[in-house]
Amino acid sequence: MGVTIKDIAKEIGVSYATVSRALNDHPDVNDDTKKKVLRISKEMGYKPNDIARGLVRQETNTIGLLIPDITNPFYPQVARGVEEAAAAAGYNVFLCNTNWNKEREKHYIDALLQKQVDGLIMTPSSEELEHLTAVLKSRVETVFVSSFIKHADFTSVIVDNVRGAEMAVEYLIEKGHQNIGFIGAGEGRFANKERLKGYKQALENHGLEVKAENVRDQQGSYKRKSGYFLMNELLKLPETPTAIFCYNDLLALGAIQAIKENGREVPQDIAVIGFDDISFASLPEIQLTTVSQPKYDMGKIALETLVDKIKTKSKQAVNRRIILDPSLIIRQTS
Amino acid sequence: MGVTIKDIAKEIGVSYATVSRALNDHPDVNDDTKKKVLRISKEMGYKPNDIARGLVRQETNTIGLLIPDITNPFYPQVARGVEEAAAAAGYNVFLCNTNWNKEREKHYIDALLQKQVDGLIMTPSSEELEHLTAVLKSRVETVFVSSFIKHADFTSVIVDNVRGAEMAVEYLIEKGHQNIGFIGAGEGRFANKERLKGYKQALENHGLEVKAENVRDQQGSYKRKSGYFLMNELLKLPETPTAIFCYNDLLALGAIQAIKENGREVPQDIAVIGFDDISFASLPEIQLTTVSQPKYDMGKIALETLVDKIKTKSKQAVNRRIILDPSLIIRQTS
DNA sequence: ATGAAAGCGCTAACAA
DNA sequence: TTGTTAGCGCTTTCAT
Repeated sequence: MGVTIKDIAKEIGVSYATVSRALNDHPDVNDDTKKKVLRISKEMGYKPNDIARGLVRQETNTIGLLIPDITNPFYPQVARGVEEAAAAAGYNVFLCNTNWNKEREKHYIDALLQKQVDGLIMTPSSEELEHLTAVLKSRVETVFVSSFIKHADFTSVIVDNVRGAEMAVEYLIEKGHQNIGFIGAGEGRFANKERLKGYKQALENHGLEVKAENVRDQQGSYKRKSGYFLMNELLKLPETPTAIFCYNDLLALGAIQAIKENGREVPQDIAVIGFDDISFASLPEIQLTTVSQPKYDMGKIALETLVDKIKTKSKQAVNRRIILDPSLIIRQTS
Repeated sequence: MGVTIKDIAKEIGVSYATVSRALNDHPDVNDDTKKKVLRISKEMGYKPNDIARGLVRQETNTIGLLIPDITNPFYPQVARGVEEAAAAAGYNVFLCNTNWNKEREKHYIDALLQKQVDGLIMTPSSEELEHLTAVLKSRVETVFVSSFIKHADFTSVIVDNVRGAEMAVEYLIEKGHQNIGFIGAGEGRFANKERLKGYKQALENHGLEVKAENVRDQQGSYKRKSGYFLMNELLKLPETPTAIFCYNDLLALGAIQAIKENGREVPQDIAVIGFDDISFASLPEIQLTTVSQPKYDMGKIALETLVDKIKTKSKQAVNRRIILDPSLIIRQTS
C-alpha cells in the first residue's frame, strides 16, 4: 500500500500515536512536532486510510442512496441535492438504482449495511415492509425521500402530494373540465396513493363524480410507455375524459403521445397535467403543465436531516415528516 | 455494533478462526461445524463487516464513478450500465458528480482514494492532467469513459466520435447543405475535439470550406441554455448556416429553441443534428436527428474492463482504447 | 507532550 | 480439522 502513519513516525523518530494526534490536530501535541509531522507527511505523500479509521471510529462517513429509477430525471436531481450536501458535510454516497425491484433493493440494503454506512436515504420500491426489515433491525439511521411508510418509525422528506394533485385537478375544473382522468402506476406506492387522493378530493369538493373507469393506476410502470399504454385504454372509453392528471411527467409525456397519435389535440381536445417538473417539461416543444417539486432541495434536506440524526444519534429519536410545498406550473398542455 | 464473528464463536464454543473459515467456506472445515456455524450465524443475525474484511484483504470491492453532469440524461444511462454490471460482479459504486468542476473532481478523487476504492471509472472534466496526478501516482486501476487522455496510460471506453460526427455532417451535405455550423463547448474536452474533427473532415472531404465563424465551441457549458446562446450568435451572422451539428442533444435542443424563437423553422430553414440520443430525443414533439451512442453498454464495458484490470493486476498492464460504433438516427430535425 | 499498548472485526499463516 | 497468533492502519485510553 501507500505511506502509512508508521512510516512517518519512523522517519521523524516519534511514536506513531504522536503522528496520529498531530494529523488529527489533537490539542496535546507540541507545535513544532505537529508542524514537522504535517510537513513530512505531505512530503511523503501520505493519505489517511479511511477504512482503517472507520474501523476504529465505528463510522465510515458514508451513506447509501437508494433510488428506483435513475433514468427518470426526477431522481438525478434529488441525487444531486443529496450528493452536494453530502460533499459539504464530509460524506460520500453510494448510489444504488433499484429499478423498482424489491429483490435488488433488498440486496443493496444488505450490501450497504455490510459496508457499514452511517445512514441511508431511500425511495423504497414499495410500501411493503418485509424487505426492509434488515434496515429496521440494524437501526441504521434512515430517511425516506418522496415516500412515507406508515407503521414504521422513519423520517421522511416529501412534497405535499395531496395538495399538489388537488391544485392540478382544481385548475382543470376551473377551466371547465368535468370528466377528468387519472393515470398512475403501482397502487402500492405511497406517492401514488396520495396523488390519487388529491385527485379524488378535488373532484368531490366540486361535486364531481369519481368514475372508476377514469382511474388507471393498477398496472404498468412509471415510465413513458406506460403512460402511452394507459392513455390508449382511456381513449377506448365511450366517454373519454377531456383532461388527464398524471402521476408524473414521464407518464404525461406518454399520454400526450397517445392522444396525438389518436388524432386529437392537446390541450384543445384533451388537457394533460404532469407532476415533478423535470427539466424537459419546459422545452418549447413540450411546454407541459405540471406540479413542480423542489427536487434538489428534497435531496439536500434529506441529507442534512440524516446527518443530523447520525450526529445526535439516539438522543432525539423523534421521527418526523418534512413536507415541502408543490407549485403548479401552467404551460401549454392544459 | 452488531453480532461479530467472536460472538458466534463463543456461542458455539469454537475458535473464531473456525467461524471465519466456515463463513468463507474454506475447504478445510468439518461439514458439521460448517453447518452449525451457518445456522447459528443466521439465527443471531450476523452480517459480515466489509470494512474489517477490506482492511485485511486490502480490497474493498468498491469502485468510484466520477461523472461530470448527472443532469444530462446521457450520464445516468452510463451510470446504470456501470451500476448493474458492478452489482453483478459484486462491487459497489460511489457516485460522484463533478459538475465539470476541476476542484470538485480533485476533491472527490482524493476522497475515493482514501476510501481505498479498488478502481475508478471517470469522465474527467478536462484533458489537463495536473489534477489527476493523485490517481496517476496512486496506481489505482482506472478506466475512462467517453474520454481519452493522451500522454497518459489509461484504458478508455469511447464511441468513435470522429466517425459519428462525420456521419452526421455527411448526411447533411448529402441533403444539399453547404453552409453547416458546429456548436460545442469547452475546447479542452477530448470528445469535443474529436467531434469537431469529424465535422471538419466531412466538410473537407466534400470540398467545403470550414468557416471559423461557423464553429462555436469556445465558451459555455454542455447544457441547453448554452446551445440556445450559441445558436443566437450564429443567427446574427450575415450568412447563417442552413444546418447545425451540435456536440450533444442538450445543445441541440437549445439551438432549436433559439431557431424557433427567431421565427425560423426546423428543419425547413435550419436543420439540426445532435449527439447521444438521450431518451427525450425520440419524443414525438422533439424527433431529434442524432448520433446514438451505446450508453448503457459503455458503462457496462467500462466496469467489466475495470474489474478485469483489478483482478489481473499488474500482470497485463496493457492499456487500450475500446472504441464502440455510433449510429446516425434520422428523425425530423434534419 | 509523548509513548506503550489495546483493540476495532476480520483473514491468514503457522502450529497442533 | 481446528486453534493460536499476528496483523491490516488507525484511534484512544492509560501511563509516564
